[in-house]
Amino acid sequence: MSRKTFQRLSLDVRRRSLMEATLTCVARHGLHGASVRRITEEAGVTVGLVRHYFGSKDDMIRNAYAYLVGQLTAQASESARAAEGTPEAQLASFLRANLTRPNMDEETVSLWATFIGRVRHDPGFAEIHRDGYREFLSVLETLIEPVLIHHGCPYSVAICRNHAIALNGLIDGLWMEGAINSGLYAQDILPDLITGAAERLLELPAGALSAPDIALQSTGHPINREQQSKPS
Amino acid sequence: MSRKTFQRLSLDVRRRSLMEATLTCVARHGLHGASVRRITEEAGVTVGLVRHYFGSKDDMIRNAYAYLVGQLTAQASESARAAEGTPEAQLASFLRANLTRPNMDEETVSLWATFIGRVRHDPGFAEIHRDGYREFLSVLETLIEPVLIHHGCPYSVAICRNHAIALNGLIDGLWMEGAINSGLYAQDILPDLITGAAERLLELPAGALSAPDIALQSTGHPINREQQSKPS
DNA sequence: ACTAAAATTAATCAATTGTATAACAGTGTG
DNA sequence: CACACTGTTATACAATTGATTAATTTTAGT
Repeated sequence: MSRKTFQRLSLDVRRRSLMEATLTCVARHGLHGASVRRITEEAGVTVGLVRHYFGSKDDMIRNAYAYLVGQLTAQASESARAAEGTPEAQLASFLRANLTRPNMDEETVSLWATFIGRVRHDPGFAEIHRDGYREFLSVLETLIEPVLIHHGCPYSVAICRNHAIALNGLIDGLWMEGAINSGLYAQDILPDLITGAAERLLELPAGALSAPDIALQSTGHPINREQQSKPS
Repeated sequence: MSRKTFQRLSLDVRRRSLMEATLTCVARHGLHGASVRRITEEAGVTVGLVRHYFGSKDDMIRNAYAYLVGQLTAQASESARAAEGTPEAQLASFLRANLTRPNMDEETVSLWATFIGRVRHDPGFAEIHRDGYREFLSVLETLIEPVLIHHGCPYSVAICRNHAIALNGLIDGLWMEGAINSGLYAQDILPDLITGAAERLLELPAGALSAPDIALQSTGHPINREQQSKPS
């Protein structure tokens, strides 16, 4: 009987491989069904490696969670950065990115929810969540600020922060319910829905986010305000 | 050695007791840590009863989830019904109720998230979630409609539904992040924050929801009002 | 009070869990 | 090309898991 042939991988590659297998298994079978054996099988290795690369299973799962959060915020920030243009275009792009693939993915949302459920009773998870949330809020504030200023809206740090909190809530809620979507409405209404909602939340003129630069206006919003002449 | 003395309870009482113990254990230890033994110990009975009252552990957990969702929507609807007054007051009361105790409870949110994480891969959970979500959306639409009409806002079934979807997203997101809250802001800002945000989302005049009848703007306390003097 | 039905306990089962350890094999270094 | 290093496999192990069954106790009906 011969042993399984294998390959020696670098620390980074193997760790990432194990974390991704962990995420896959947690998404598929939940935390209770994500056993060390299933995870290692998914990663194509044997159980011993868990101890070798992480202290324990719990340690591996915590690392996988941090890895996920990192990826999520990185993706979101990237969407914002990618949209070079007016502040409105950037904010709009960020909002839309959060409600379209690959960001709004059922598997990812399931994962996220599963981990969130552990935040309260696991200090390790709590810290990871807090950092991710702070980062997300910060990005949002950075995007909102110039838009408010550009439109001459009432502005202060507190106002900006409150807007970020509300907008973040809106994003999170729609992201979750939209991805899990129970077939109660079509998912593809969400990008337009959130840009419209954000306009009203921030009290921007209608169309400010749904048609910031080029005409990609597909919402049914009547444009009944003029107020387009603002010096850049 | 004598056996444990016990009491025969009615089917309803015992089942509820077991489901509540299940929720407690899932909240505390997660789905993976909520073993039959822990649950039955929490309920003060022995393991055999699970089979007697539910077919299996999974069955018991699904029932517990449905029980939780039922309680949640019932509580929320009740908050709305309790606030007799103008449509604005009812909507405001509903919104505030969702972001204050006992509705916004960290333990409950943890539970909810944990279960949501299973919706994708467990058809039983999916059905329970869908029904709960539909119910919640329906309540919201019912509350929004008269407010829109009363203020002469542009109104149609589609508009009303979109507002309900957005508002539901906002509630869910703030409810989650607020309850889990990572200390990044005080939780008690949320009731005022959401009424303000809802005013803008629905394009109501400022103060329409934050001061619908009497001035309860900045107090943050749900006012128990005895007399309804009705201003127009 | 007696009895029968049913609720509950207690004990047992095979399967699975996470962890630990020794043996092996691939890799780079001299 | 032999060597040592360590990534990796394979196996073992005690603990825990969910499920099952028989024995026992409570309760309701008469």
